[in-house]
Amino acid sequence: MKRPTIKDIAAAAGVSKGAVSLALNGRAGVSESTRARVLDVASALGYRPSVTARALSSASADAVGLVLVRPPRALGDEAFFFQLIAGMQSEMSCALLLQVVASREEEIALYQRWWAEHRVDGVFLVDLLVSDPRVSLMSSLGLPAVVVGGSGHHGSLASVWADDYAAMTSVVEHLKSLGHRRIARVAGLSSLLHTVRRDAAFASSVVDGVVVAGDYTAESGAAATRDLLSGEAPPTAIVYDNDVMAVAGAEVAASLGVSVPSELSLVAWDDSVLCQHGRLTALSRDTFAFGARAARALVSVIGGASPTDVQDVLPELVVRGSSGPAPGGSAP
Amino acid sequence: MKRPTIKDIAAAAGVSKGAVSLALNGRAGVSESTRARVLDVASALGYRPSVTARALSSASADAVGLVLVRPPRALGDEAFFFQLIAGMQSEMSCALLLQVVASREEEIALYQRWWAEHRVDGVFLVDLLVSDPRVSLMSSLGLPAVVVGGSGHHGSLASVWADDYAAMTSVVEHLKSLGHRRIARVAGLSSLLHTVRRDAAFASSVVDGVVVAGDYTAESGAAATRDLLSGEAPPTAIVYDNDVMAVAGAEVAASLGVSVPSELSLVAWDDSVLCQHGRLTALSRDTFAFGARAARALVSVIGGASPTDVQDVLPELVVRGSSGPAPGGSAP
DNA sequence: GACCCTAGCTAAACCGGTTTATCTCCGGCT
DNA sequence: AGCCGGAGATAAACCGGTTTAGCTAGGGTC
Repeated sequence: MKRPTIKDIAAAAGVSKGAVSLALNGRAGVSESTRARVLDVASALGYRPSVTARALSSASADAVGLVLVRPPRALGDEAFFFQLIAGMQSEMSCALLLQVVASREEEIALYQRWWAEHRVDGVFLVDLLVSDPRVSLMSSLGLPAVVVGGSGHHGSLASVWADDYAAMTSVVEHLKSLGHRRIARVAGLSSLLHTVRRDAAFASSVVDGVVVAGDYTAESGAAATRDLLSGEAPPTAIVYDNDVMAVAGAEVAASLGVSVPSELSLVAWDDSVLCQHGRLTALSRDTFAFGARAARALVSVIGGASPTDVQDVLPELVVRGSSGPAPGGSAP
Repeated sequence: MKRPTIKDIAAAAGVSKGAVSLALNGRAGVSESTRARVLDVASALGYRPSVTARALSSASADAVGLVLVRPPRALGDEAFFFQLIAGMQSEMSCALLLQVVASREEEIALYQRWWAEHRVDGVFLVDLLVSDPRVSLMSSLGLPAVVVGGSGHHGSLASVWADDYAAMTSVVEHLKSLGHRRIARVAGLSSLLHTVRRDAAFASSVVDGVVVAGDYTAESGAAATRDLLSGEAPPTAIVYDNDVMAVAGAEVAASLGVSVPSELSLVAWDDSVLCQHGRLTALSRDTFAFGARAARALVSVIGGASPTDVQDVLPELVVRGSSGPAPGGSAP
């Protein structure tokens, strides 16, 4: 089964290759009657232009790229990215090139390769680092890119972000209003920009806060929680940087006989089925819509628009059974 | 920043384009000294062949495709696919083109398009239907494909599958050995081949089984469970076709005051964090490894190997707190 | 020394598009 | 009538590779 090429269309319609190209792309240079004839022939033959050939003439690759740096097996639990990807797809007509790599170095090499190979028209940058080499790489390559989930403006790149600072503040305020004073935080990877932002917000709104580092796995969430609860002045509330660690923390609390929420309040960052079933109070954001917004931004940058920063709506705190008034204290 | 092309290499090395191509691809026709010189120049200039141009000369597209048919928002909860994708990536050096579409028609159109556009070297087919039009489409297009999670052999395509029949039988046997007789099943979409296989296995090993249709969502799992438990002869055990429905079912049971596992045993198909935290007995399979196996199969088919059927290891039943001896009865 | 063979390379065609230069009409204007 | 302009089409170059046909020089054979 041989697919028809532009040459076949030209022959069948009795015109030249060039005329066919002009006709199909709706450009001036052919008469309306010829255009109509060409379109007829093309659809009759089931013609589809080869992206490959088209990309060669320095046109578009009709694809965008996303690289995730993860230990491969850990990926499955991260509903966040799948939601994000689904949202991106909803706003893109082109395909998404997805690759999971194990290190930052590979990631950078991959971007360069995709660019050199003319494989993508643009890329999404996720998991932004504190001082991220990718930002300047993109500018130097001239590869359209959108920073997803950074913190505001990044070099000359477009950006779609949520205000982690304000979000963290709102969580802490909620806990404070419930009478909590000793609030702890189980943070995510400290190399990530949003972790730093949340740390800063946490530090500035909690007087006597404790921060324990985690890495988003259930194990680290459990370990951190155990440490916190076995200290001499255990916190009355813990804020986790993701859902997996929070759920693990809830289990540790249960196993230690610490009852939630009467003795301990728990809040998760990023809502999910996991939180819903664990009846965990969670900071919920519409990740799907977030992805869609990112895709729109990338599409417009690729289209030549000047990069803009789009701020996502503030995440909303969904209060469930895991948070309540501070124990013993006199709630205001 | 202009990337170097084969012409630049040729000029720098003082040879022709053709010679450079031969040298870089390790083919005969150039002397070893010339080859070495060309390679030196190429690496010095940071040369990377354009996949685009290469694909044009009817070589490979260096990418494989995967199309998922889902209502976009539903995707985030399906850890299964993310695991699968991660596993695939681990065994592929090429990129994965991923697209989520809403209907089977779009899916078929997309495969045809990718093929016509020379975009992929091969594709994965998931969610196989009872009589799936994609199977013959692939043969007629001549597009290398691997059926992932079908049931054995499919036309002339390679296949990587797990024995759902045997797996279901093993689950039922486990429940029977605990003394259960009235066993119910909350099935997945009846259009899917594996649902039919599981139905058949269930029907043949359970004497008085009830099957309720579900669609993998928490809502359908909850509704099905409510129906089952409010009947006149409620089952003592329920087997769910995925983790989300099972967890939802567990909640319904709790809300109805039916205690698990003393009054009701629950088993989920496909293990996940959700099951682990819900302490649900689950049929666990290594989805990551499954994806890796599928990728290997596709790579070899693309490489020209004749399609083979690879059977995955039998899923293993992980017994947790949600299953136990049948109530009242005399367990053997 | 004439002949042939082959290693090593170049030139050119080709893949399937886009784009530009060119060519040919045809109509309008002076 | 002569000139100009523009619409409509074509031929050809180009993108960056691969592949094939053809050329040349050198060595071996008789």
